Amino acid sequence: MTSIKELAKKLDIPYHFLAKILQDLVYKGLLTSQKGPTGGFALGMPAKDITLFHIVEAIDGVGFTNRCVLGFPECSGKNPCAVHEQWAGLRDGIYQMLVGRNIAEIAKEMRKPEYRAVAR
Amino acid sequence: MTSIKELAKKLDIPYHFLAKILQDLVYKGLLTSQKGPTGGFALGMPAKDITLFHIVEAIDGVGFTNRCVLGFPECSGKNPCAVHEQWAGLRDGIYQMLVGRNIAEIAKEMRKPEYRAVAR
DNA sequence: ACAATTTCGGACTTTTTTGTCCTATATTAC
DNA sequence: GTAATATAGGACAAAAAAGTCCGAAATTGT
Repeated sequence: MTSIKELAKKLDIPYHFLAKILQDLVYKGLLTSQKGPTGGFALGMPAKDITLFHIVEAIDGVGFTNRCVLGFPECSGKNPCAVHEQWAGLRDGIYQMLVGRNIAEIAKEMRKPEYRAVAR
Repeated sequence: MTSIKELAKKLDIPYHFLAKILQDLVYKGLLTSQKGPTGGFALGMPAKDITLFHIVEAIDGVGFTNRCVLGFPECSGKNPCAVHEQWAGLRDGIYQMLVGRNIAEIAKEMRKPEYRAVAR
């Protein structure tokens, strides 16, 4: 459980700016929150269950999984655009990449000293 | 050689809106233009030499080819992020997809009746 | 040279996105 | 129950992006 105040200090970003982001992530289900003293935010699920896909879904949306990459509404298997099949493979690769990683793993990797040197 | 007026009518989009887009594409080198009567716009290179990559480059930029997909500035081969290698393969696949198609091919495919029914 | 036509480029407006702040509401400890 | 502390959510402000318009400059045909 972490408060906005605490996190804002650690990340060195504006309090209200962070507040809005966290509230949004609560709304999206990625976090839970509790009001009052000793309150704050926590992960909505165990870290090992939160994948990159969950995060992309919450932040950018996952329209890429079913929309034609060239933007043609009429593109489909029956009526494919010029890169329909090729994109299908790549899109699936991206999907696998996103669902195959969870933030517990990533957090572990990020603790390496190289990252801490540059990252905030 | 096509004028803004002519194209705006065919595409049924606002004249000034189209004008700005075309001017930008001239600036980016994808089109050439000529002023005065009989003037207008034409492709800056033969259609078979303009790839999807050229277009993506002009419209969205191609930062994806060398930026860490997770956004870590410190990510590199020596100090890879959690998906560095996996993304390298996918990114190359996307690159190949973009450079492997030119607009002459695509235009030909788009002439199929299925597309003309829905597309404008 | 002149009139007509076309792109050019900047000014301006509108819309969308991003960021800030304030009050209300919930929760805790005493 | 009260005081203190935390998030919730909407109002507001600022910034960025998208879209519109207009006068200037170039080119063409007569």
